[in-house]
Amino acid sequence: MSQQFTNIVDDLQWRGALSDATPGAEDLLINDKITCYNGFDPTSDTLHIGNLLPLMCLSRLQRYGHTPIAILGGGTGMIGDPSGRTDERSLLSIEDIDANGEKIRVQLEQFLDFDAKSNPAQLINNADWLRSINYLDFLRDIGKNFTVNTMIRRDSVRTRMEREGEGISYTEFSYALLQAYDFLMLYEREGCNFQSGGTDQWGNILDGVDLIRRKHGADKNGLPRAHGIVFPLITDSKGDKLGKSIGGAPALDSNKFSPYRLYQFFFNTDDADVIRYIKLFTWLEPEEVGPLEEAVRENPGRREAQQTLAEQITQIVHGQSGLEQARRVTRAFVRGEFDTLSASELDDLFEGSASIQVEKCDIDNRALSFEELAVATSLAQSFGDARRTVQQGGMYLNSGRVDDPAREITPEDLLHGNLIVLRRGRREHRLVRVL
RNA sequence: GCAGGGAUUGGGGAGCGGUCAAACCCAGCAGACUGUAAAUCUGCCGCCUUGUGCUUCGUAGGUUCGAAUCCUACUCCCUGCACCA
Repeated sequence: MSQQFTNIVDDLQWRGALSDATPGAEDLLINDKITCYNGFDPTSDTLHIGNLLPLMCLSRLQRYGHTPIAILGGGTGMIGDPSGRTDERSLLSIEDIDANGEKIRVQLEQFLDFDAKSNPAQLINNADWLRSINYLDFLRDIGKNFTVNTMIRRDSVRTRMEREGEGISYTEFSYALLQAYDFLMLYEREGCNFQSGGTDQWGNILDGVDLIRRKHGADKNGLPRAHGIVFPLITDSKGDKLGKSIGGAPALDSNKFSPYRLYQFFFNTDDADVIRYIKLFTWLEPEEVGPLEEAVRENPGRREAQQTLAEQITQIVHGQSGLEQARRVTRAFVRGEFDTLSASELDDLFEGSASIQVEKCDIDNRALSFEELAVATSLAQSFGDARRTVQQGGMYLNSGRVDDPAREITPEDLLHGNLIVLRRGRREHRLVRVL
């Protein structure tokens, strides 16, 4: 990488990615090689854009020569972090959590270099130690170091305790101890002396820092041996959590949220947010961001910054092929001309995105209507929905607008003999394969 | 525990025996406009085989020709009071 910044602290600060750090943390980040871990929640089988910032920061750390560790919360995931939750979680089964962990591992590899020579990233499942914990030992060795007085003062705990009739289970109450224990284990086993996380993790991180100090004392300068850095909570200019507007954070799994959709998601970033996002989520440096900033100001309609942001992120998350795919779909989408694409392009285009298969004989017999297909592809929620949308001129078959919901699908509608593209509005697409 | 109040279609919130698939607002969806934006405007916004159709108004029964609307029981929530401390 070009060395515009002399150290990672300047880098992170310029990006607005550093919200807080323990005293002495910055000095170590600049002058030493540290090992930093960040936890990832295995309660879902995919990471989402809310994980983008931690992932990028771990990746940046690695580029500056530090060693990143991604922790799969396979153990803590069985408990659930009360932070930011107003209700008690339901517990996942061990099998579910392990299966989710496997999928997340693949996604992590997109961001971290597990084969680096001097500072390879590591992926560790905290189930390795948490699931074999002996309760009595844990209470003696770890529990002794925490006072309930402090714990119940935590906002996350207090808000739950004040909710009458809801309460917080002992299980979740114990969460903070487990996360602190994680840090201690990683410190002892891997020499891991940093933990990163969102600001909501600040309290949990400090618990770990304190625990390590109690167990291992301070260093020779009287400073803590372990440190924490936290990232800001990312909200858009309206104050909404990133991704909230579309309901549920977009997943990094291309089957759940296609590269094209990810591209579109960021392409549609508000002018007021786009530069901030570029700094946080891409590798672009000041010399590249400056002109974009000016472009937003001088010529917002061209949306250069948005395009750059979308391309960079899609590239990072889904690789070059993912980006190519997103670009191709975008082109087709802008023109609405799917019949101009080749079979292989279409095929490739919709790879990983929602598609269904129908029998060739159904087409030949004209047994399928447009509305049936729209519902079958979940492009419409119901027949009524399909008809309404058709009436409003919002449904398209291949490149043309549909005016009759009951319109039969005929062999002439097939692109390249076996494909049909359905579209709703301007951006919802479905591919139908005919067998 | 006692006394009141309440649970309505994604959220908020009308309705209080038929004219209710249920006002209105928000969200959502489509169309126009536009910068694939925002704002605005228009339409839609339970389901279907579009019909004196079907399923919805906390749950289960009941009264009625007819109930979201009345009665009973149950569940949950809120507000006072008491109990506990």
